[in-house]
Amino acid sequence: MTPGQPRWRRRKDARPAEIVTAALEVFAERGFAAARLDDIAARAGVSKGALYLYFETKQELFEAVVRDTVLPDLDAVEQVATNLELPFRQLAPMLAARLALLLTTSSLPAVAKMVIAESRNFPDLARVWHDQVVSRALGVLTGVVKAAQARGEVRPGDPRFHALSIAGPMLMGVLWREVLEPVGAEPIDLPALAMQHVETALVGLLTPEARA
Amino acid sequence: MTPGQPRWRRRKDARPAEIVTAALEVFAERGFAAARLDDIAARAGVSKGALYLYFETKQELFEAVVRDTVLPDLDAVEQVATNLELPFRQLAPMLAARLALLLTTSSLPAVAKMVIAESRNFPDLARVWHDQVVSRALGVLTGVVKAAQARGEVRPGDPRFHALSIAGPMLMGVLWREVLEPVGAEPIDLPALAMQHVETALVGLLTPEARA
Amino acid sequence: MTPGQPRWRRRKDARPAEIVTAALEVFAERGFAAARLDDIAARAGVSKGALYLYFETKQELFEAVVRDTVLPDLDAVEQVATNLELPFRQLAPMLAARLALLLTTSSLPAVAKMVIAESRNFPDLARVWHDQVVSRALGVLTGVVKAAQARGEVRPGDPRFHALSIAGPMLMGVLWREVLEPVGAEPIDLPALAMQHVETALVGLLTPEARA
Amino acid sequence: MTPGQPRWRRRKDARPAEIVTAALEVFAERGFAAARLDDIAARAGVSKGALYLYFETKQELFEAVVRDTVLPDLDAVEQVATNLELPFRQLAPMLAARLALLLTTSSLPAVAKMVIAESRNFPDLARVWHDQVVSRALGVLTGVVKAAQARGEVRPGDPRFHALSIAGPMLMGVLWREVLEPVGAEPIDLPALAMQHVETALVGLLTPEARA
DNA sequence: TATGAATGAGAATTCATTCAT
DNA sequence: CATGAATGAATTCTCATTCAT
Repeated sequence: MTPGQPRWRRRKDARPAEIVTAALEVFAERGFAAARLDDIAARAGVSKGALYLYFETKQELFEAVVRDTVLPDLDAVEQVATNLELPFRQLAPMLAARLALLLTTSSLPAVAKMVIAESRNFPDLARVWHDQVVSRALGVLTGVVKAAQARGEVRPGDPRFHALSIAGPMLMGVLWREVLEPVGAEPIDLPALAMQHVETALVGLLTPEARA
Repeated sequence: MTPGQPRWRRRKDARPAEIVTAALEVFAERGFAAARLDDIAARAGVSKGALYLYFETKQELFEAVVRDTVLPDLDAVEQVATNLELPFRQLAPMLAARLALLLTTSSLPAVAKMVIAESRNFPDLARVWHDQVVSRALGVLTGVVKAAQARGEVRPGDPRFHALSIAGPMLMGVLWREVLEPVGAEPIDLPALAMQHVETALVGLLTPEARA
Repeated sequence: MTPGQPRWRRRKDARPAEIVTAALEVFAERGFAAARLDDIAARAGVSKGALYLYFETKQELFEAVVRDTVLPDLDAVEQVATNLELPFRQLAPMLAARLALLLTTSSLPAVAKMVIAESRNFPDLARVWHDQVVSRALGVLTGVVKAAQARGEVRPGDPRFHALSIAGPMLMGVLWREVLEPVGAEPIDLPALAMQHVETALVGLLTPEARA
Repeated sequence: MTPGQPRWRRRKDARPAEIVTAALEVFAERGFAAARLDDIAARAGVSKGALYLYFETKQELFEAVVRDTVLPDLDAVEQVATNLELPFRQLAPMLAARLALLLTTSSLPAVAKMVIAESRNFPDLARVWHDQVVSRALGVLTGVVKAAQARGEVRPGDPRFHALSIAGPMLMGVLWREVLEPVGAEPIDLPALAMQHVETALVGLLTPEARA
């Protein structure tokens, strides 16, 4: 112990973030209503009362969790689509790989689950999720597709649907991971799925002979 | 109280189904923990106590909702894959159309949302959902893909991943509908998405010229 | 089956008594508040609604149980004290034997337990119990003692206390039976206790040498 | 609300005992099932929720009441039998006096009533009562009797029955007090009963002439 | 009479929120 | 700032009582 430099002082600024981290875990596990502030406080290593020094209500804490957790990942979401100049043939696998990485390393899947569960109870959050995450990510993808269509590299069709054709299976894989693997379902190798799927999306399932 | 209108009638046989229907609505809207039995009873047109004539606890009611709602759709899930003899080129759009129909007309999406939300609190239900619905549907698709691969109509690759490549975007569309449309997101035309996507999955996004 | 003589007809008059019998069991086991009319009805072999054809409320049924159960034993209580002409030395063992018999064969102990438990909630019943059972039985005993004192056979002293000296241990034995034996206490042989005790009460515990 | 009077104070240490005291009163009055936690909380001067800070369930509170109430009296129970060296002729009245004192000043009678009432619903408590109170007290008395028999001061016979011969009437008197006096029965002077009875138990009811 | 489905007031229990320390 | 005892509104669950059949 260094006198005059108590160790806990250092934590002061970190408290809110620690609480949000703990809250994310508990909310993701139990859902908003079933999560108990007692548990969150315990997991954050603070007293129940301390939560109220940083967040006015349980609801505000929940909203902070969604917003704060999503925030640092937004840059990554945007970064998914750089090197737009590459031919779609090369660009698409890169996008897929980055998306797979993002989905396996960030907390986005946990938040997604929470948003799916509570969209009716917290429409504001669903809106944030839509505007800041889904719309943005889909927008980037859609833009890439549109550009490729303009260059004649991608077949015509609603570019938003095309974007869903690319991203959909990976998102399914993420939900599989969150929901079904914990109860015993056979695990899915997300990067492998991403790679096989993007190739399928590019050239199709059919063999040349089967195309008619 | 309207005189001449009995406070209640004997509905022993119909009651459980009515209650389950009402409960599905409320659980899907609010989630398990936030759903109030008062609301369920009111929506079912019975008293709170009547719920307990048919279901021992709130939890048991919730489980009954998931099981009973999923049950009648299981046949439809299996029916999705008939006419297995058709060439994959013709079969795939039919499967997609049927899947899109199932997802837009059944209660499966609502149940899916509930299962996603409560998988940690009710692992048994997640298991039921996996075994009875997801595994079964994916199994049918995977089987179809495998057969087509054996006939040389579909490119090699993990048939389970191929199945996810086909079904994933439609499931995303369903979640979009359940979660984001109610808070103002631009609606998705699910059958149109299904049609465009299945074509994409069959022949790929790339134009002939862009293939290298 | 004798046509025209349906078997159940015979039961009509017996119903109230059957219900009271069933109710006595359940009330004695669970206590008034914890006893469920469902259980009583089931044990009586009737529907719950049928109880209300004979008794207006749960409380009234409880009161009927106490009154009706006590009633047929009252004669027996009085009979305990006949042959008042015998010398106390011979009379007392007879009284004790009769009392022991009454306490081991009647439902009085079960009712006693109920009255003890619910005296605050049902003061009327405690009063009935006091007036019809305790007072009467004690009165008979007290009278016998008084007469014997008048004849110089019994030492002076409050005859009511003397009566308690005689009856007390037997009543304790009954409670022991009701309360402690069911949870594993060593059983008490009530008639044996009665016999040894009455002798003790007559001649005392001390040996002649120990008297001083 | 009186301004300046805090709604509550920290009483962590004192609270459990205060609650148990209040609970004893209410349970003794109403019985376990009919006692309302609202009433207990009000009588303890705390909120309903506060009960749950110290006791997990109503049942646990009830058990704590029985255990905690009995505990401080156990020493007194053992103390009843000291001076074992005295001749039984002198010892017995002392024991009786002490027993009478214990029964009139402790909460044992109230607990006894509760145990009698709930022995079927809470067999564990009946067992505690038997092992810690009844068995112990009766054991002490039985030991004293046995010793006196060995010294030739007390007539032969089952010493446990002899112990009941001594204690029974006093216990009856206690129940009389608890159950019948509140509904108007003529009060019993317990110490007087104890004194007269112990003399009776020592030398018997019969006058010398009436002994045959 | 008899049934048992239905009711609804009541009670135990939980937990977000407050606030004396 | 931090704590955690205390609160009390809200919710699940029970069960005596009613009443259509």
